[in-house]
Amino acid sequence: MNDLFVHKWTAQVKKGILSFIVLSVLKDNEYYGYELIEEIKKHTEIEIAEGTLYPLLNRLKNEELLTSKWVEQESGIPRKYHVLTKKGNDTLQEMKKYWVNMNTSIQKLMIK
Amino acid sequence: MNDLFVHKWTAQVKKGILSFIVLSVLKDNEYYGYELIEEIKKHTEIEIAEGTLYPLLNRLKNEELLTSKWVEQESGIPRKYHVLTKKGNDTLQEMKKYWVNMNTSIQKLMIK
DNA sequence: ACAAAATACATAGCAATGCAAGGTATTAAT
DNA sequence: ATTAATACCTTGCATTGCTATGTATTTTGT
Repeated sequence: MNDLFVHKWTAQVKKGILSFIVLSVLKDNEYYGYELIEEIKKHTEIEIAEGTLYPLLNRLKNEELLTSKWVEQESGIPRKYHVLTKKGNDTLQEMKKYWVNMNTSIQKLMIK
Repeated sequence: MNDLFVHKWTAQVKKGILSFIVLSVLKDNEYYGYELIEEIKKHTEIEIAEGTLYPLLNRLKNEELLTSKWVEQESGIPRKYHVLTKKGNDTLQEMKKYWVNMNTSIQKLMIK
């Protein structure tokens, strides 16, 4: 069994998938960073590190796929909430098409 | 529509998926490089460049997931045939499990 | 006859991004 | 008082597809 190879491979898979997952989890929702980590873990069993998520959220924001706002708390650190833009939703639809097509191909490959 | 973003994104998706696809296409088969490009295109509609495939085949060989042999032709350039090793097959099973689990999660995300 | 395309394999530099590690700050738990 | 949890942030490293370029031989087009 090739643990190291598969571990590196899953990291590469995440490089492709994480932005797609983040946009999908945010669709019709508004989450702050730490909460998003919890949601992603709940929905996909992927454990995404903060050092991965925050730069990704910033990149998606720079691409105008989502917007962010700070919300003060009664006590404690302010939270940065994220929500998809129209552009984000549209881009997500494109990604879904690509994903479904790709996955159909791979399903066929696995069956044969 | 976010053409450039989606284009870059699909390149990142490929970084995760290509080794999986190559191993899947090679399962129970033996192909040479150029032929593999054709098979992958046929099965997935992905157009993989030679400059991508040959280094990938070499990496997979270095990981002992496949073996290669040169076969002289009646005429023309010798062909380098590739076939999965036992280790390659076992690793492919691990990758399939991961993929199925990941895809199930994403399907649920897309439905909601 | 010659040029272009196809076939077949190869290499290098660049761009993109998850990961690990480290950082700040505040509150809660021990 | 210390540690852990919560919440956000930054950086350098490792990995790999892509593009461009290269070699070689045969086939196809002009």
